[in-house]
Order: sequence, then structure tokens, then C-alpha cells
Amino acid sequence: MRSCYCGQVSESLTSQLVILCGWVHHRRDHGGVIFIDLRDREGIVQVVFNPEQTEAFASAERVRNEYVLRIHGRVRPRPEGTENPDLATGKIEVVAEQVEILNTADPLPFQLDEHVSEEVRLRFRYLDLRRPQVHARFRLRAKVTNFLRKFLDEQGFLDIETPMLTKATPEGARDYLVPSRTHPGEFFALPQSPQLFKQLLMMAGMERYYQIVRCFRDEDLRADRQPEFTQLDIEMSFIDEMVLRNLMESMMRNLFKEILNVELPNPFPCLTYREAMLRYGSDKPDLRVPLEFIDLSDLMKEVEFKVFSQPANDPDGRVAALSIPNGQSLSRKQIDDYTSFVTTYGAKGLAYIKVNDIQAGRDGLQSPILKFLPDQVIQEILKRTQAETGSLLFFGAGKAKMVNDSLGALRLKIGEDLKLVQPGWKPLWVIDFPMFEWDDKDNRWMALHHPFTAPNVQKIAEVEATPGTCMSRAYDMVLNGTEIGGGSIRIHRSDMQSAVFRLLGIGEEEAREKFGFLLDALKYGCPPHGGIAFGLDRLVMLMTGAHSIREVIAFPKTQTASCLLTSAPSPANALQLRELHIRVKTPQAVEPVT
RNA sequence: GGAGCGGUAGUUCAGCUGGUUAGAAUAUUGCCCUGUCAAGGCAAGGGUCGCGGGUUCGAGUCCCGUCCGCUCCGCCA
Repeated sequence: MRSCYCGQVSESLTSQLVILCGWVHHRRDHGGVIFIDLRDREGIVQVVFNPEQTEAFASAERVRNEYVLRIHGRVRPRPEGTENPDLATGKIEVVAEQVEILNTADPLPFQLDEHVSEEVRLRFRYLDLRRPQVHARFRLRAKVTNFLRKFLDEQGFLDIETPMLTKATPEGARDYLVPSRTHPGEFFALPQSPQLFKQLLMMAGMERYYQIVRCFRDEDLRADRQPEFTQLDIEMSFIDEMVLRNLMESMMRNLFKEILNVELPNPFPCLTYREAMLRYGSDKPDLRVPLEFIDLSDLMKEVEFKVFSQPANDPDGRVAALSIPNGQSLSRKQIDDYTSFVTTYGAKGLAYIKVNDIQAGRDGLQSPILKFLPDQVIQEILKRTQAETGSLLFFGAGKAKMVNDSLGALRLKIGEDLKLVQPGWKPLWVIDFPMFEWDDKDNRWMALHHPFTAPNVQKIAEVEATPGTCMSRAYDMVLNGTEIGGGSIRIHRSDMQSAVFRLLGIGEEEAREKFGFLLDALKYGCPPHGGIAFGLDRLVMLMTGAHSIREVIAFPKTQTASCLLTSAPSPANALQLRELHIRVKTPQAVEPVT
């Protein structure tokens, strides 16, 4: 049907006959000569229609934007002075001899080269996807998955599929449920991840498994969270965390080298969870922002200023500062804006000190909290923060979680606002996560990672004695402030697994019911194993410079988890519901919860 | 569940402290035009101001509710 792609017509084809297929990108009708920019997957080429070619010219007059054409034409260099350096094919043009209109097109709801709202883009996603820039992201995504498959295959990993219709899990995210027709009143769950299946594959002796697999979580959406998303899921037997991390680093380094021609560091820097929280207030720090927390908790224990002294003396409290070089130039209004920004993270306010003149001591400082702090404390603050004339110090005080959340978010926002974000790629590992986190709401321990993560101690008694300080063998890979992967060495002994379930408040009976198959499998010769899962959408988002994973998912959902293209979800008809043994209570019919 | 921003022509937007017939650009349609490449010129058509209610002599504009989109908090082992 075609002899070559539009985007690949080059000078080497000069005076040859080509057959092109594609869409009318633009049409310029000069009355006596008509130009059509013909677009296909590989690019755009200019086709010229002269009146001498009567039939072709007549067709070209009828043609409109986005008509689908098949063109026979001859390649020739453009006349001198009419080359277009902005076009890859700009040195040549194709003189049309025959045109076939393969299809007409109604005027598009929007023009492909104009800015258009995401709402309209998603409703007409198939048109949005025609745009070359949008196209490019999916081409890159395909190259990424192809590279990953090749790499893992060469490393001896087996690509094995796991069920989409599976069992609901307690803990973790809300499940998407699928009613069973053959088992009235019972439901499958779509997998939040193939976690247990990949562990079972290790117990099955597969040793190295990977899968590029869709996962489902029925939670609220964000720019980097969709209800269905894709993981690169990996599991290995007879390894420890260093083997796995080294291999995964190597995979990432090779990926970035091959796809983006970028050299990632070797090895990746590695931070403990504790250090990451201390220095950045985040377990996924963006190392491109050259600002760090300065801890002041010890300094504030004795001050009379309760806002600082109280958290300083609270074991769960924290006082920390963020020093902004040249932050003095921030206006009162900007500081007010940052204050209301941190209140969304639970902060009561945002104390600050402007350093107008570092030489002038207290007189060189400007701050509403100055009067509450003794000279010696002020001197120590200035010393620790390495403040200079022009610096602005922000303070966070309160529960450690709140200080970390608010100051951590402020660090990123200021980094962006003041253009402090360094260009490039900053990957790192975060390790030594706590095994458990106390949940005040439910009054119980929660697994920070998931309940199958191995503690970094051998003895069950040790875990049970010190759940609050016990570390896990989990690791996260972070890139430019985004968590792109996480995993762990797993528990491979049933007694340890039972103990962890117990600590999490999962009783014997519930553990049997929900995870009986896992506990059984652990008894029949389970190898030590561990793995990791990467958020493929997030990874590709970063690699393409997109600001949302929706940009790298062909047909994404909106924030309320609906599809503007297909109008899913939609009501089921009565017959379907009857077969599934389901009766729907419409929202109006639901009795108010008392 | 909560906070913020937005919703006006097919599209992207403007529309001031409420006041004639709601504008621009672009797209569309017609005519003119032989070297453009976001072609150009002339002309025309195109509006449930998201939806519902309220205030007012009068509402795109003010108030209340609601729906939709986006960002964030909660949530996401």
C-alpha cells in the first residue's frame, strides 16, 4: 500500500516514485498550487499539487484537514530558498501524480497543534494520541518495556503470568471486587500486585521471575496514581538484598544509557530511612533540591518558647529548620503563602528569621519569634544553619511526622519556586525501614511495607520484644523525588510469618482463612527469596518529562476514576445483575448512616 | 471525607464595582490567490455563559446548592 513512511522520505530518494499513506496535517491552498503536509507515524512531508496534474489537483482541492490519503508522487529537492529547516524532510518535497482519498474526516473538535484542556483531550483521546509529542511518549514507553524484557530475559528471568481474578487481601489498599456468577454472594478481587503469586513461584522453584503486569487499587487518585497501573514485578530466590539491588541498579543504568543516553551514578547513593527523614523529612527525597533540614530539637529543650520547647521535649516531637540562601528577598505575601501551604500538612504556623546582616547579631535579624529566644540559642541556630546575610530560616515544630511532612513539602516547593532544582537524574536507595508503625486510630501495629517483608533479625522473640524499633529488609528505589520501586527480602519461614501476622493483629483463624495457602507453602521447602516491583508508569513519566502518569497511559481515568472516552463505569442491566446475584441500592435509597 | 483553582462559540480565552444586541483568536463555510510551511486577503455562520435555586427592576457577573475537570490533604500494606 505504501513504499515508505512520510517522515523517512529523504534526498536519497530524489527523482524516485514513492507511495505515501497518511493524514492531512495542514493544507495550504494558493489557488494555483496546493501544499499538503502529509503526516504518518514517522513524521511529516510536504506534498505539492500542480494544476497540470488535473485529477490530483482537483482531489487536493476537495481535501480537508485529517483526511486520509494515499499519494503516488515523485521526490525532488525543493526549489532554492524554499527549504524548511524546521522539518526533518524539509530539503525535499513530493510532487503528487495520483491521489486516493482513503477516508474523509469531519473537522476535529480541536486542532492537533493547539493547547487544549485535559478534559477534551481525554474525551477524544484517540485524536489527542495523534499528536506527534503524545505519540513520542508511547514510543519511548515501548522502548523501555522492550529493553526491560530483553535485559531480564538475558539474566535468566522467566516471564510468568499470574491471575487477574484472585482473592481479596486484608491490609493494604481497597480491592476492586468482581462478583462470581457461579458462587452466589462471593467475589474475586483484582490484584493489588502479584505479591503472593510471585512468592509462590519462588516456592515452585522458578528462581527468577518477572512480569510486566497490571495492578488495581481502589483508592483516591493523584497525578502519579491511577486505579489501574503497571508494575515491573521481579522476584529472585537464593539472594540477599545486595545481589538484588546491584542487579536492579545495573538494569536502571543500562536502561537510562540505552534510552536516554544518560549515565546514572555507580553505585546509587543509599540512605537509611532514619537519615532520609532527618535530612529531608521524606522517605523519597528529591536530591536535586540542595536544601536540607537542620535539626534543632536538642537546642530547644530549655527555651521558654513553648511552641519549640514542647516538641523538643516530646519523644515523638521535632524542631527543625530550613535555610534558604538569598531567601531574604521573599516578600511578606510569599511568606504568608508558604504559611498557608504548610497548614495543609497540619502545621499551626511557619516561624521564620530573616538574616539582614549576619555581622550585626540580634539587631541584624528580623523575626516575630526573636524575642522568645535567648542570644546563645540564636547564635547556635545561625551557626548550625550556616546562615549568611540574605538567608531566610523557616522553622517547623511539633509532632515529627507533621514537621517532616510540612517542611519536607516546603523544601520541594521552595526548591521549585526559587529555581533551585538542579537538572539531571538523582537516583538513590532508601533502606532500613522500620518493620512496623503504630497506628493510633486502630490501636495496633501496621506493616510499613507489607506483612511478608522479613525483619532484619533472625529470632522471632526479638521481633516480638521490640516491634517498635525492629528494622525490615525492605528497600525503595527513588528517582528525583519519586518512589519508582520498592521491595524486600521476604519471610521464608512459616513460624516467622505467623509471628508477624500475630503482631499485626491478624488472628490464627483469619491468617488461616486469608493466607492458609501461603503458610502451608512455606512449610514445603521455601527458598530464601526477595524481590522488587517498579512503577512502570512513574518511571516512564520521569523519563519523558511528563507531569502525570496519565500522559504515559493510553487511556487513563480521571480523578473520580471514570473514563471520559467510554463513559465507564456505567450501570449494569437487570439481567447481568440477576445472574450475578446482585441487587443495587441506588444512593438515594441507601438509608442514612446513624 | 476535606481544601484550593477552573467550567463563557468546535477549541483556547477576555468579559471591571450587576446595566444596550456577550467579544477576540483560532477552527468551520464561501470567494480570491502559483512557493507556502501556524500561508495570506475578503466575507459569513457559530452561544442552554456547566446545571438548579435565590437576591435584584435587571445576573455571565452576587449568594446557596449541585455536577464535571485539575492540584493537594486524608487514603494509597
